[in-house]
Amino acid sequence: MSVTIKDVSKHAGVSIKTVSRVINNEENVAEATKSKVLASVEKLGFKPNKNAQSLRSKRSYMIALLYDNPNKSYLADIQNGILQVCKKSGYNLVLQECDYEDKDLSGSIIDFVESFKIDGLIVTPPLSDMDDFLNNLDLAGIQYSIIAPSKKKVSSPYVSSNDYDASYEMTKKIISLGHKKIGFVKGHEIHSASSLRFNGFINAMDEHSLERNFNWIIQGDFSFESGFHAGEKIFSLDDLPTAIFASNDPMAAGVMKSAQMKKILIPDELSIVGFDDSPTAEQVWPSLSTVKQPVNEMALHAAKLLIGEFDGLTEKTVSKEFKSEIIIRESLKKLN
Amino acid sequence: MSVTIKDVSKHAGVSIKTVSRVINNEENVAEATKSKVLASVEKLGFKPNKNAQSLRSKRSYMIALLYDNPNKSYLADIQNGILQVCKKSGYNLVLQECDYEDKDLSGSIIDFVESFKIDGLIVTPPLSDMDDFLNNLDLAGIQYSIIAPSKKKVSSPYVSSNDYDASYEMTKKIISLGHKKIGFVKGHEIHSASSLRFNGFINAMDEHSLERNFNWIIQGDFSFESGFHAGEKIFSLDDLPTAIFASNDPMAAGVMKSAQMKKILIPDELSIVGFDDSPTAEQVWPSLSTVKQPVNEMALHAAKLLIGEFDGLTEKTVSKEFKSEIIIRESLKKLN
DNA sequence: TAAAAAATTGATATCGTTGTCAAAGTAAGT
DNA sequence: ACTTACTTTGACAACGATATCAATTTTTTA
Repeated sequence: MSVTIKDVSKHAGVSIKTVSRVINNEENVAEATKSKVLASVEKLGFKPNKNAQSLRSKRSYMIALLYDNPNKSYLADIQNGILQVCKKSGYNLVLQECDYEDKDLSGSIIDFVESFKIDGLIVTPPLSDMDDFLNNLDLAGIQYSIIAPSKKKVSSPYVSSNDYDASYEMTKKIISLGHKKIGFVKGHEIHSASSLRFNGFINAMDEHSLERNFNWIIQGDFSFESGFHAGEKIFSLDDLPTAIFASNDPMAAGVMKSAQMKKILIPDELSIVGFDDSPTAEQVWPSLSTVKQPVNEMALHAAKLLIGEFDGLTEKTVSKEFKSEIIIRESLKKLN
Repeated sequence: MSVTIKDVSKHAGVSIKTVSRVINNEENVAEATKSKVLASVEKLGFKPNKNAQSLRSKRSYMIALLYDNPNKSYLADIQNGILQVCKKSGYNLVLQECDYEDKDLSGSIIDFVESFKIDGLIVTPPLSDMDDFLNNLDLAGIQYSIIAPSKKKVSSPYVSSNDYDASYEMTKKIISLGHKKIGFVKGHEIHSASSLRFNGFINAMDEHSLERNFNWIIQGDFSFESGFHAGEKIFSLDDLPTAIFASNDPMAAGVMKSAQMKKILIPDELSIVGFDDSPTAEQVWPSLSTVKQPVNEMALHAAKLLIGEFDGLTEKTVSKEFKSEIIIRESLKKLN
């Protein structure tokens, strides 16, 4: 049926091992032999059977992405970054949608990795903070790289963003525009980013000796609806903040909507700030000021780290913290 | 190292072939033997090596998703639908990001499929309309199912949505609310959905003998920016439409923004309608009326179709056209 | 120029399954 | 009881690559 290494070896008049050497770019093959073999490969249209390679060499040239219910555009960005590396290095990406509440998650992931000989994993939040889970992977000897863990593990490579710093900086930015009464909408508790972002906010406030008004600090869950409800709660008060910082963009959009429905002018009477720079951020009006994390590059780097671990990339790649960028759009304005 | 079928066969005191029969649920295995083998499998924690299985049986239990630069939330929905089926049927999903302008796209996809023995493909727009590409897949004997092709191919299973009908219905809905002066923003020409949506609009307009004003019909490319510019063009005219129908939500949001910047009140002075029900649609204010396609279910069905083709699902699944739903939100209002 | 070292090559085993086919065991038919 | 048919089982080849290790050729060294 299809062309095998045997056919090539016959055609080129060499042993199959020599063909194998050539297609794997091993050293110690005479130039003449090499080009003879390559000619046959070309001529016959030989494509190595990956399953046979995998069986023998115990690696699949496949890596898997583990995620649990992420924001859609976040997921797309992550995938995109990983795929850029995959394409260059000849790897393929398999998706594994996980449930972080599944008691036997690590078990099923380990089964999956072992039976397919998956070469490595890329782990995204909130999985990246589940120590038991990661420990089990370690025990099974599975390679992985982590995106955005809250604490930096030494054992496995990771990429992170400075959620705390970014939130701190953004808060200082808001304060620098004259705002003193600032509200905050927190994210889902399971995500470590939530507390980091909140702490950044709190510390910047404290540093400027600004009052923490707990009527203006609302627990959300990263959803638009939760932002909307947070807005409704806050705007029912007598004493209103002049700015609200939400832990992600959909929640900021929710706050914005509830403000607009109450005829509160944005940004004249109220500034609103989000986080993540999701597509929504620039599509709402007024457009949202927000914090942009280089998600694409982070994922790209995570993939490099992972593949470098077992594939020895040319340049040694190391764990890295990425800087976020503060994006000022229409929704944040100097206080009159 | 790890447990193989040989270990199980020894432990259970049967031949490896019998173990193979049991793990593949073949018939004609005595109940007693079966449970004996299963006990050993359990005891030893045997997991069949997928690569060996693939090598021998020439299938990988992997399917691939082909896409080119889709909307992020669309991609996430598609993946989600496919993964639901994969989980149930024990398949895995590999991503293949494609470039529809790549002259040798089909060549590299065929190489990929053959070397990994990928069992089948799910093809999304705009790839689903590239006849040459699909033909080449056919020639290579590759199984695939198509999402949203413009013309219905008979040879391969597909799922489609009624883009034309949905657009037609939505236009009639707008007209029924008293609007006579209606603008339209077209989508990227490479996507067959663009012309279908436009035709639906035009036919509904014609049917009600409403004027096609080509100043109000603008070519966009599905991006927010193109919607914004479309709005700017339209709003610079003396004679303004009372409603604008954009071929997707980001463009509708763009139109909305340019209207809001011109202090045009939505929906009082201008109604705006989008398409796709992307997350943005409900997060902008006023929230966008739009057309929701059951993308998730479509993808789910496409996966069922595909896997059913080679894996014989219990119930025969057939190509299907899905109905879209018209969602009325704040941005569309009866004309005073 | 012989011996030693290094580079090049190939025969064959091997990875862990499923496929083939024949043998053995059981049930059914006459 | 004796074919005939069907169920159940196993021995061994095969899938298509890489790994091992020894054989051969070439190059270097003395």
